[in-house]
Amino acid sequence: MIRTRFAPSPTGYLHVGGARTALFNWLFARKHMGTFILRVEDTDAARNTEEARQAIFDGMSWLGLDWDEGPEKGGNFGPYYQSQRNDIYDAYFEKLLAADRLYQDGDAYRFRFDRKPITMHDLVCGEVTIDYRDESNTPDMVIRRSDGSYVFHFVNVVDDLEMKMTHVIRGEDHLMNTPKHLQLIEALGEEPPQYAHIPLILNADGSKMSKRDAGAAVGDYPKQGFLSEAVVNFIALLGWSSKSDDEIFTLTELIDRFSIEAINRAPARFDLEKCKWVNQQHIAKISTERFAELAKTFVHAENLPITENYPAVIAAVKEKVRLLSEVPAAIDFLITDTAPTDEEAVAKAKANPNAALLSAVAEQFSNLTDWNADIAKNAIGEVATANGAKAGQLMFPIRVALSGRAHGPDLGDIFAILGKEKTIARLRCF
RNA sequence: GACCCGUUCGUCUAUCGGUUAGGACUCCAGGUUUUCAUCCUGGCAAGAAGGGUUCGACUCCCUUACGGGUCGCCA
Repeated sequence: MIRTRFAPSPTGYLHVGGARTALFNWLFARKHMGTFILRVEDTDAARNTEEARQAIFDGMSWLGLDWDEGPEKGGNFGPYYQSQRNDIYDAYFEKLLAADRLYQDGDAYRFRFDRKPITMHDLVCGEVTIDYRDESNTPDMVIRRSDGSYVFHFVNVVDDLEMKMTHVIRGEDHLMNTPKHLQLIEALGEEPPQYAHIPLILNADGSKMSKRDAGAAVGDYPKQGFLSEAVVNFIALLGWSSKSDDEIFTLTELIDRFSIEAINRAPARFDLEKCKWVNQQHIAKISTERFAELAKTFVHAENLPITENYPAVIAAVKEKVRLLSEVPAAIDFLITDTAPTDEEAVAKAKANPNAALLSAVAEQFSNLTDWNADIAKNAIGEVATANGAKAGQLMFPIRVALSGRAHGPDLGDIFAILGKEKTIARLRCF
């Protein structure tokens, strides 16, 4: 039975690196019908905050990464907050003490390493050996501080043992910690889990991605108009490949295709442009109803009303946007008469020789008894032929007259949504 | 500095000794759409460098360069 975990410390928001670590652990557990555990490593009382804890939970939940054991869920190996597990740590501390592997350094306790080469068999990096005979490079580590609290290495190892972890998938920044953990486990007479160290995520320029860098905070993605499945899809592609030409996957498809063997060894750079493209692909896949619902937040944020024809309006732009946040600017001219216009497009349209025919088009429209996209388009064709022009040439000025933009929904959709009266009014106004 | 890991188009990647080194994002050029977007077609673009091993190396080994990580009583 596979058991994996995500063990964040609540000292900041959930960042993409952590999210991907969580994702890989989650995918691996789900793939093998295993158990995914969330453990909160809150041993640093000074830096922990409730906001950070909540941000991590929110991020996990937004991404769709549910846990089988952990806070709010329970389980047979709790508590799942390290701050509540001190009795367990004390017991393990006594074991090390009894095994004569600890010695005092002031009021703190250090763990005496076995001075020999330690070889780990990493699922991603392969065989890696660190020579612990070189004491200058591997000084004995403190596992209990002078204030009596335990350090990360110790509690992390104890919990992985106690919680019966079978696989530990974590960032490569932990690779050098692993032999330390292996030594601890050996001293406790236990069997280690299997380790997989995944490469870190870098900024677009190759520098280390840290807090404050663009795209670092998972919590920013929903605000920017990303779909959670797109973000999950994109970060999965950072350092992992399906080994096929397919790139767009739902969470379920990712579970199906995931494997640790397919994880890369080299760090990946974060390309926001491609992330937006992935988002667009996912927007195209979801239902218009869900798109409409998700876009509402952004429409409200721009103080635009949700009109009666909102479903039709939203359907007209679903495949025109890459981000949900682009929706308001894409639909404003359809639901208000005071939408901002693109001066450059207006100037270009007015300079268009066919702009003079717009009043004739308006005239033609006003004579129509029925009104729909096809009828309006036919009317444009009639005006065009009567004036020796092509219908296609009239489309651009009409588009700008109606929307104030060079780009937008299908003209037929615009006619239908605006209705006959508004269409004519805007043409004449132009 | 020491110790680890890594290095294929600008970016994400495929390739597990024999390929015209493939796909995707971006960009460019066409086409479809009587318009916009989508979409389709085509194009630009890569094995860090130098040594080996081999009939043959992007693939294996070594060296160098570069990048990243780690060297806490942080996690």
